[in-house]
Parts: sequence; C-alpha cells; structure tokens
Amino acid sequence: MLTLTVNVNKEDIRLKRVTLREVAERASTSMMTVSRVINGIPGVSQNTREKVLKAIRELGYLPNRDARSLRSGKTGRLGVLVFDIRNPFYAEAVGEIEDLANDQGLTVIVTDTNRSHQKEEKALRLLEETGVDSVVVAPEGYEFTHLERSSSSGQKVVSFGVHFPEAELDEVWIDDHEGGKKAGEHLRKLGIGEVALIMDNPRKAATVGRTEGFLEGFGRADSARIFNLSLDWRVAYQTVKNLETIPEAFFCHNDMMAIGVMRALRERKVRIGDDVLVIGFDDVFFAEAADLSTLRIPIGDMVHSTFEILAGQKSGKLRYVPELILRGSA
Amino acid sequence: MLTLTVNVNKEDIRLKRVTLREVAERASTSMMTVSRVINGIPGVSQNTREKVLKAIRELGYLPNRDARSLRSGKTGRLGVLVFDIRNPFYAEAVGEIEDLANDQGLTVIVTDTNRSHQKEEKALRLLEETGVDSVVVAPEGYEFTHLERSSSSGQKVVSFGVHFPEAELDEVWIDDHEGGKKAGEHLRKLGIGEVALIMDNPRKAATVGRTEGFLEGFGRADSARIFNLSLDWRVAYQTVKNLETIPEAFFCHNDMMAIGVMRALRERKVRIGDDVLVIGFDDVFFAEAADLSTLRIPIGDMVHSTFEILAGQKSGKLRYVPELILRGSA
DNA sequence: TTGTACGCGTTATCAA
DNA sequence: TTGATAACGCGTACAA
Repeated sequence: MLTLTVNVNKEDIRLKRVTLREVAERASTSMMTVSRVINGIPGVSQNTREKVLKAIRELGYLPNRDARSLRSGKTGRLGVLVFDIRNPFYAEAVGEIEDLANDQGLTVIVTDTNRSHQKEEKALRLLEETGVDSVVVAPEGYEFTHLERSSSSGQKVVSFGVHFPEAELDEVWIDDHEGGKKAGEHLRKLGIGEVALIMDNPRKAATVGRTEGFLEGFGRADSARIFNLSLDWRVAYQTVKNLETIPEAFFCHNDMMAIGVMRALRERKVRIGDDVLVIGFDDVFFAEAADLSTLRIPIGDMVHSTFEILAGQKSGKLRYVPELILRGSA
Repeated sequence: MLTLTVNVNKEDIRLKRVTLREVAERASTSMMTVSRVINGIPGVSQNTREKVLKAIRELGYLPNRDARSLRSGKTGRLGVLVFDIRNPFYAEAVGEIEDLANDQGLTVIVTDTNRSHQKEEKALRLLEETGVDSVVVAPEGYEFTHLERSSSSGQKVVSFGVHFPEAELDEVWIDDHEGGKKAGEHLRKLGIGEVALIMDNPRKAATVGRTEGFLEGFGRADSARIFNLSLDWRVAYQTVKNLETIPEAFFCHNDMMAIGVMRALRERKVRIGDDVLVIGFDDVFFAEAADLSTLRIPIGDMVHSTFEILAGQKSGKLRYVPELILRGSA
C-alpha cells in the first residue's frame, strides 16, 4: 500500500488573497493607514510608511479591485467594442488603445461585435452591467440610438470611426467623403474612363460617404459601376472573377476587399498597376506588403484623441481626413 | 436675455444605478427574494416572482457585478494575453475566444503583450490584481516561470499555442515539429535542392520545433540557409531583397513573414510557385487571398479545447498538428 | 415561502 | 499623524 505524504503548510493552503486587514496587523497599524500608503495619500509618517511597505512586500499583497470599485464607484476599466477584430484595421486600433490604457493602469475589456448590430447592442448592455468607466465603440454604423441611450444613461461613450452628425455623442471620426474624393480625383487625373466601386452595405454612412466622395472627385458618375457587397474579401474576389468586362480601375471599401479584388485580377491575367488600377481604404499593415495604394487612416492619432476625450480634455466631434498613399497598384 | 428651462426630474439626475434594495422596495418584498428571482433560485411563489420581474423591468435594474464578485469570489471574467494582437493569427484566436466566452456570459479582458516578455509578466500580474476566474495566455514562448508561479498561486492558467514540456501547466499546443516536417517533406518530394528558412528568434521553442522538423522532413540540412530574424514582415522583406542568390524555396515562420518574402520576390521578378516556392505557417485569412501555401493551425478546435480545460472537463497538454494547405505558391 | 443580519475588502468621514 | 466606524451592493446562514 502506498502512503502519500503531502506537505501542506500555511502558504500552500491559502486560497483567499491577502487583505488589507492582514497587512495592517503585520505592520501593527490600522487598515486606514495601509490604504493611505497604497494610494499615496499624504499624511503618513516616513516610519510607518516603511513598515507598511515592508509588510506588503512580505505578504505579497495585491489590492482587490472589486472591493475598491464597489466602494469608490470608479472601476478602472475601459470597455472597447469593435466591429470586427479579425479585420487588421480594428486589431490595430485595439492594440493602440491597449498601449495607452495600460500606461494609465486601466484594464481593457474587449468585445468583438462580429459585424452584427444585434451583438453590438447586447455587448453594450453587458458592458454597462459589468461596469466600466467609459466605453469606446467602433460601431457598425447606421444606427446609433443604442449609443445615445447608453450615453444619456450616464455611461461615458465615444464613437470611433463612424460619423453620426445628428447623434449627441462624442466622436473621433473618419471623413469618408474626403477620402473617397481623393481616390476619385487621383483616378480622374490619371485619365481613367470606367471604374468599379466595390463597396459595403449602402445603408452605412461610411459607404455613402466613400461612394459619393469618390463620384464627386471622379466626376463621371455614369461610367462608374457600383457593387454593394457584404464586407468579405471572398465575395469581392468572386464578384471580380465573374465580371464580364474588367474596368480600368477599382476603388474598394477597404483593404481586405481590395486584396480579394487583386487576387481575382491576377488570376484573370491582367497586370495590376498597369492594365488595371486598384485603390483600397484603411492602410492596414499588409497593404504595404501587397503594394496596394490606399487611403491611410491615422489610427494612432485617433486613439490619442479618444483618450483626450475620455480624460475630459476635449469633446465633441473630432474629424480625421484619410491620406492617399500611392503604391504600385495605382 | 435668454432663459433656459431645464427639465430635471428624478430619472434625469439619477447618478447611481438602481440597486437590489430599490427593486425590493418597489416590489414590496425583501432583497433576498429579489436575489432569488434574479439567480433563478427556487422557492419563490409565482405571484411574487412576477411582481419582482415587473419592478426590475420598470426600474431598469442591472446587477452590480463588482458586489457580486466581492461576495461570491467568482468574477465572471476571463483574462486573455496575446503575443501580438496585430498578427491576424492572434486576432482570430481572440475572436474565437470571445464567441465562446460570450455564450457563457463571461467578460473578456484582453491584453496585447506586444511581443515583449516583460509586458507579458506585467500584464499577468495586473490580471491577478484585477481578478479573473481564469486566464488564457498565448505566450512569447521561451520562459514560463511566470506562468507556473501564477498557476501555483491559485490562478487557473492555460497556455495557448506554445509547448513547454517541463512546465506544470495545462496547454493547448501546436506541434511545430510536425508542421515543419510536413513542409520539409513536401519540398523534398518536389525535388527542391536549396532552401532558405525565414525564422523567428531561435530561443523560442516554436522556432526550434519548426526548424528542426523542417530539416528532418527535408533531409539535406546542409543545403538549407537559416535566417533568424525578428518577427516582422518588413525585416523578412529586406532580407530577401538583399539576398545575393535566390534559393529554390522558402519556408517561413509565419504567414506575415511569408507575405514579406513574396513581395520581395515579386520585385526581384521571380515567379512565385514557378521559379521559387514559398510556404508559410498559420493560415491566416489573407494566406488564401495571397495564394500562399501554408500550415493551417486549427484555431477553432484549439479554442474549444481551451474552454473544456477551463470547464474542468479536460486537463494536461493537448496537442494539435498543423495541416499542410497547398496553394499556388508551393 | 419569505425576511433579517452579517460579511466580502475597500475607502470616506470624522474624531482623537 | 492615526484609527474606529460606516458604508458600497450583493449573497448566504439562519430564523420565522
């Protein structure tokens, strides 16, 4: 028969975390004094401060954030809702947000709303229940009543990317119209005759902005074929595969769709940047790798502004204009 | 002179959220009964249950998760640490994790450790302080003492992707050796003579596994040039740009680097899939768009297993073997 | 079937 | 400079 000897000492069986009370006991002082030391509140003698710090170190004390939140009303959490985490544009935004948030000791709760409006609403509600100091939402972009409701119910909300002129919301938005216009003007100057627009859902403000902006810059709306597809590079790919005649240029709603378009064009043996031009939108990291001309969105600056809004240093609707980045594809 | 009349009624000035107590008062019952209704605990008459639900609806009551966590010890939060959120492989993993977590009503706290080991340690500690029921970490991959420490201090930890044979940790890991071997065998069968390996830091287990596996499958280690670069497609791009002679094939540590390699090759006017073959690793979404052969990692299955481990249905080290996906590039 | 009272770990108030 | 005490909102014994 086998006998097991298990060495269980106090350290091993500790299930609960060290609390303020225990630190206070060890430092032979009160909880309040320990709390003061932790939060850097003045009015503690150098002597006791050191005793407390020593006890904290020895016990490996970590403050309980839930208790702190419950008491103070501040959560130290930032909620982030993104439309599609798999799209590198949003992944980049999340990365930037994290950088700044971590600098401030904020915990970031990320939710991918998965291109679903319904999930966006649900996630926003869950975030309210969870409790966050503020929420940054990169929304789907044609409905905003849920954002206004949340905002007016006391939740600090910043909309990221989309422009809702009528909404009473702080925004850091992208001027899609200007972006589209830049693309249109560029192609017009190159003397392009016929063009195809590979766009997203026409209900969305971004789609309308990019489309109308492009047509304004391009000039000849009648020689533009407009395709409103779902936001999926595969669909864009198939659409171009099936095209009877290939236009002289493509303007795509985002870089992912542009990549799909380029693949289809390559398979159809037309030379990109030569026989046919392609322009994307976003300037995600692989646009450069793919030599794709595109409209760069200054994500870093936008995130920076977002945090200024959250800090109360700015408010209102902050506009950012995309920059046309020319590469081999156009 | 302008006079503003502001309509401020009770609803408008409410700063604090509705509490259990208020619901109880409204339903003229006790907090306990309300709590029972919310948590679906039996022993409440149909009559009072309905009164309570009505009050909840009317007041728009949301339970306070912090108070609940404080009291119950369960946080309802899942921590996720990823090595590089900008890499679509990890973005995809985060997306999958979110899907499953949201189904269970879990809140996901995501941290991008930004390819920094130091940040990985720091973030893990912050997560412990924040309080999470469990944490899934896709680690950098050559140090794991911080994971073991966290795990042995009572935190439920699952390592995602990397294999630490000696670590006392639950893992869902990728068999890099087998993956590399498949790539090597494929190129050997195609009669490839000279090959270049565009790899990550050789200190990492993944790098060692992929490299050695490849060489085993390929056979002729002496005709393989190995480049250990930083994990950045630009560096891979530049490396191939500067190559004096171009080998017959490239095996790349991941798809992002493969994209950089392909771009360099295209600029050097060699035909991919013809003059030179390229194989990546991960099968991120744009690998298909780029017609890149690669080793597919079954992220969905892996995430599924991860949740089974978290639920206590499985434990130990779960191995996943990458699948060779052949496309135009090889 | 329902209610009372206490405690989770912290911070705010006030008194010493 | 310090400490006792009372909340924050909820769940759990236990009593009714």
